[in-house]
Amino acid sequence: MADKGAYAEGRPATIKDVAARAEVGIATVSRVFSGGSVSARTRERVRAAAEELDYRPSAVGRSLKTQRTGGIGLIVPDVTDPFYSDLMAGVLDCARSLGEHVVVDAAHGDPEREALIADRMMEQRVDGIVAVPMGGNEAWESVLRAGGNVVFADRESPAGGPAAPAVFTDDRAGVRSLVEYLVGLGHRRIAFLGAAGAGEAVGVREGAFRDTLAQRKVAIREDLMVVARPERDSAYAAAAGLLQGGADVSAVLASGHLLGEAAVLVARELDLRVPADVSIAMVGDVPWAELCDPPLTAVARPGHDVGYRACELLLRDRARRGRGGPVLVPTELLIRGSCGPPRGSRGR
Amino acid sequence: MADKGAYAEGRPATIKDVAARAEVGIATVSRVFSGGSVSARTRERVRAAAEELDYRPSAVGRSLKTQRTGGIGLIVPDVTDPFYSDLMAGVLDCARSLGEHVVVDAAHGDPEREALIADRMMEQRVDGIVAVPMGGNEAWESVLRAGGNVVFADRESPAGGPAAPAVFTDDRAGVRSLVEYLVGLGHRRIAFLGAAGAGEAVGVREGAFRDTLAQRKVAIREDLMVVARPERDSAYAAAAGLLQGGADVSAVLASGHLLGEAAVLVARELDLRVPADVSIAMVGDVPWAELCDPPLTAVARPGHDVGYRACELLLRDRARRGRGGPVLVPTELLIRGSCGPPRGSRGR
DNA sequence: CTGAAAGCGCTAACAT
DNA sequence: ATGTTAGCGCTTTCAG
Repeated sequence: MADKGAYAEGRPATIKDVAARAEVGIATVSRVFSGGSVSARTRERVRAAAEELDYRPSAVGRSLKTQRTGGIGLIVPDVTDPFYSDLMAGVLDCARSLGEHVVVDAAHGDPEREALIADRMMEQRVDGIVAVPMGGNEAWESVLRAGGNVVFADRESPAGGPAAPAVFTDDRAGVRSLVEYLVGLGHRRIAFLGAAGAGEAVGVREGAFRDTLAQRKVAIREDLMVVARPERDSAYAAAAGLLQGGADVSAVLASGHLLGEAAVLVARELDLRVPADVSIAMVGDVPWAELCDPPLTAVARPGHDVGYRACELLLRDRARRGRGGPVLVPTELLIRGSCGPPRGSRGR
Repeated sequence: MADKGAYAEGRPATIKDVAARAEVGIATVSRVFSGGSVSARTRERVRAAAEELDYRPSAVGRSLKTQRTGGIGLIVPDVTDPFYSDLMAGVLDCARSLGEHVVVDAAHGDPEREALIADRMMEQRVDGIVAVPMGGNEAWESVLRAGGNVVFADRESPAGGPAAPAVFTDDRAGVRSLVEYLVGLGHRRIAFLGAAGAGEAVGVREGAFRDTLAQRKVAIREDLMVVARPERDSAYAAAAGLLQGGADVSAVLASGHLLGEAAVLVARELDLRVPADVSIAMVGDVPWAELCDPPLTAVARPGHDVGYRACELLLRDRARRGRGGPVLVPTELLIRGSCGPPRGSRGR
């Protein structure tokens, strides 16, 4: 076989191998693959050589030269959570449309781990990071100082730090609409089932809950405000404590899908009929909400949109960032069958 | 301010900037960050300089030199599907423990898109790829030829091609145990609700279904073998067709969680009691299966394990790859409340 | 239109 | 222990 270049199988082909095989300079090969002007004849020769060698231009070589990797980082607490899955899908969709790839990692609610991941992504020289931050901003300040551009998703930028842009759902409005719906149904003894540790996000929901109740002149029952740790067991225990206590609760607003699940399970075990004995509603829609019997009324938080817009903000609107404050994505109240008038009300 | 090196803010600091500021050679800086021998005093000076500059060693520079990126690619059909979410979490866990990062993308069942993604990952020079392949092996052959190492997950290596190692769940055994359970309960008119287009995987399930029935001397009713397209609507229509036709079906085995969902919904709409009027079971466990009323009996397919082991196979056991054939991860039959003896049976 | 050469940030000899 | 230097694969002037 004619030896056009000493390329030997095993290691991926480089631009040099292709150049040698096509008997052109490496600059020409580069032009062929990054769109320079090359004569049709030469271009064909190069393509053929590349094909035979299974050549793929090395993104690392290119990145070193161009100082851009064409990749972004995505940090979520947990990839198996339906909301974050949706968010991830949104980021992926947007990134694809802008020709970037995505490095994903899960921090599992550990600020230290989150910082490590962010650091690593910075070393990777991603063009930007979309993060659902759990930690405070100490870690993120360092990233920001180093010139990293980051957009926070699903949470407001931690106060105090050099604010990064943020995209999140309008949970305040979501909870408000839900509470108003419940109050409108006649409920006065509404329990709030929240989770601790989720940072600011839950504070917002509880705040909106209290505010709306106050606005509607409904007394806030502190004994019906319970907060669980973010684990399944704790959620279950909290729900049990609430519902077992005697039928003083006419409705429960679960501030997350794990809490909602706990409420449904406990109600079923206690043989409480939903919504005849107790109404249940939750923040965060999930696939099983429709499969429940009865289907669960919920405030849908469009994770896909949040992810998409965060990515867009990161990549496309780099210029006008920070302007106009954080991006609020609207939620939607999905009224299904799990809420009704409280027992003993005059009905409708 | 004393001008230790002409570093100017804005662009990320390089090894040179740090070297200048610490007044050492660049090799020394490199040693500090990649574990060479450096005197404690010097090491400290370098650390300090790096800190002030927010220096992070560039992975792209390093990768170019070492020919390893320390990253792997993961290609799934859909990141929002619970099974693939689990699989992803498994890959992430394993990758983390081995110090690699993960580039994720979703192919959405489009072989062309899948090929594009794989190609891009090869350009990225990932150290390997874990893929849930939808396309045939044409695309993958090119990847393999170029020296890429790939492990298939959740599907057998496409026949004919240069086989890559594969890790998947033992669906054959899973379906068999489910069918045997159903037959043991007394069912003779069992419907199979499958989905087309999912490649080999579904074929295996249908095959196991038929084989087990034959083995147990139960006649296979071709009119009860229905196959839907992988969309929600089609699944729903198929389930409706099956259950409406008259109560000739005593149990339905849904070959996937979308199908199971459809079956549950249809049964509810038709006011069929589960399991009194009809038993329902499905392949693939999902969170909502426990929340159903009654909770759904299902064959759990451990996505996390599949992902973890695939990643391990890719990264750790590179040596003994191919030996011993594909890795089978066991499934588990989760008996819950959705299956009972058929109507009109003598009961227990 | 094409080739030669510099250099992106880093590591690994090799020299001191 | 530390500095010098030669590339890794690529893009991009700058000549021709």
